[in-house]
Amino acid sequence: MAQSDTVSRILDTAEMLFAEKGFAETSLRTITGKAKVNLAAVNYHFGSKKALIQAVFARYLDPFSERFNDQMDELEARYQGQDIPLDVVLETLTRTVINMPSPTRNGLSVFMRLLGLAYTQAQGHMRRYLQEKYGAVFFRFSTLVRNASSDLPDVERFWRLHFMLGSAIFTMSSLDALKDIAAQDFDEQTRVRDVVQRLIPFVSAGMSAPLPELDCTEPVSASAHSSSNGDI
Amino acid sequence: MAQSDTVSRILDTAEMLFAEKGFAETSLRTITGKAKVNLAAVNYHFGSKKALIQAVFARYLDPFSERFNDQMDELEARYQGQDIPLDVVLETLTRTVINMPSPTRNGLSVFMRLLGLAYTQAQGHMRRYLQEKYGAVFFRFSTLVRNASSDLPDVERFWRLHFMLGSAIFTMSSLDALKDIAAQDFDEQTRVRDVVQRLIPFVSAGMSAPLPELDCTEPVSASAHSSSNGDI
DNA sequence: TTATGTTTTAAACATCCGTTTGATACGGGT
DNA sequence: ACCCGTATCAAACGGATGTTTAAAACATAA
Repeated sequence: MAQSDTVSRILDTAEMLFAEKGFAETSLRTITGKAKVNLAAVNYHFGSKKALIQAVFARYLDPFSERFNDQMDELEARYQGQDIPLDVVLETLTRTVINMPSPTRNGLSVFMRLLGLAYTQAQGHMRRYLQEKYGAVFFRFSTLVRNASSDLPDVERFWRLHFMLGSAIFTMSSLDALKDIAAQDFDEQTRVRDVVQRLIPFVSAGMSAPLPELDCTEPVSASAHSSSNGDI
Repeated sequence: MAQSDTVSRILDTAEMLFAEKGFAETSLRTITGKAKVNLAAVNYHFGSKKALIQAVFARYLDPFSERFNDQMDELEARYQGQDIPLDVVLETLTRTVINMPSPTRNGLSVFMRLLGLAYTQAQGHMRRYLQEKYGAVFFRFSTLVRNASSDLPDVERFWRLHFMLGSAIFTMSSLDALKDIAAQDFDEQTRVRDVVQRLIPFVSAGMSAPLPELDCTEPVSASAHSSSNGDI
């Protein structure tokens, strides 16, 4: 038995349940029950629940970050020195995502949902783990984005990058539900690649939008609300 | 004693802790401990933890939806019959958000984070509650958006509306973390209202981006990526 | 004051949680 | 055959959770 499939059964089930209900809301007993393995198997094979969560992510992100690195190599080789347009950078990212072979057959949707959860549910440990393990790839990508939008002020680009991320992750993580609604309201079945192809013009236009006028007044205004906790 | 401040002490503390750590991760004992009230007070005054969560939201969203409705009244009165530009619709929304007087002194930041959590952490009951109670306001807003972008195909607008939502909610739900990063990397402290004002041009430009060219090749299912060619 | 309804309190309840234990079964390698 | 490292299993552990109980404190009106 290769690696007694216990460990992959656990990973498959955990991934599904995590994506469905979140990390804290999914108990080891639920996972092992549905996976038909013994409760102790998780702690035996992974060490702890935290480690299991990280393993679920690693199974997706390890091959993804490797492929994405390769694609960026190829991209920079093709544009030897010349400026790489933002659309091309984004298209490279999305193509890598779309073509990712998924460990399970759940596909893109689960992967995106997990990514979203990682960002929103992660207290300390998960964020640190993702940062340490995949920070380099993200840094490389954001460097490409910087070079492709060198006219933008750094702060502005920082926020727009996250607006972009938000569009993508949020949409993809609810993709199944949204596809159902779209199919029902417009009786037109939408393929994942269609959504991605709709996404690119949207975020691309957003990235090159005119700069906002930030109002620099004190928060007085007639409405008399104060925002004076530490968080201005 | 008006309504023995026990209930508002609970609401204040719960709101703070929920925004900080999420719903499932915040126990009633932590809340009642920090609020210096008896543990049983929550179940006595609210009935259950779920009901407490809903009460925290209601304290924010009831006045908000009322104000937003008023603002939309005013808006439609101003543009009697004429088309309302998308920017104006969006600006109305964000102005209402920004000027919201907050029950506690925590300000916008907590409200945003709670909204983000509501979408990302809410399984069944919370989603249903929000839908039933505030669905009408959202429907009215999305009608304004439809009229303000009548040139867009319905399907396209559907997806772009969710891209927009994604940018906003995703950013909100990680807002504190992002503000910290921004402060560290650009040593410039960002106010919540600044983020909101940066968001408007981004999503506005995205909404009026050129239509994508959807490739209409036959719906190839998986395994199509063997060659990993790089045809841009 | 007594009576009545509301609020607070400490303690217990019943589950659920992640983790650990120690026994048992399995499967090559020598 | 034996041993030994790996894997599985039922059971229990210690702790935390949301909720309930029943008595006490309080406030208000008759």
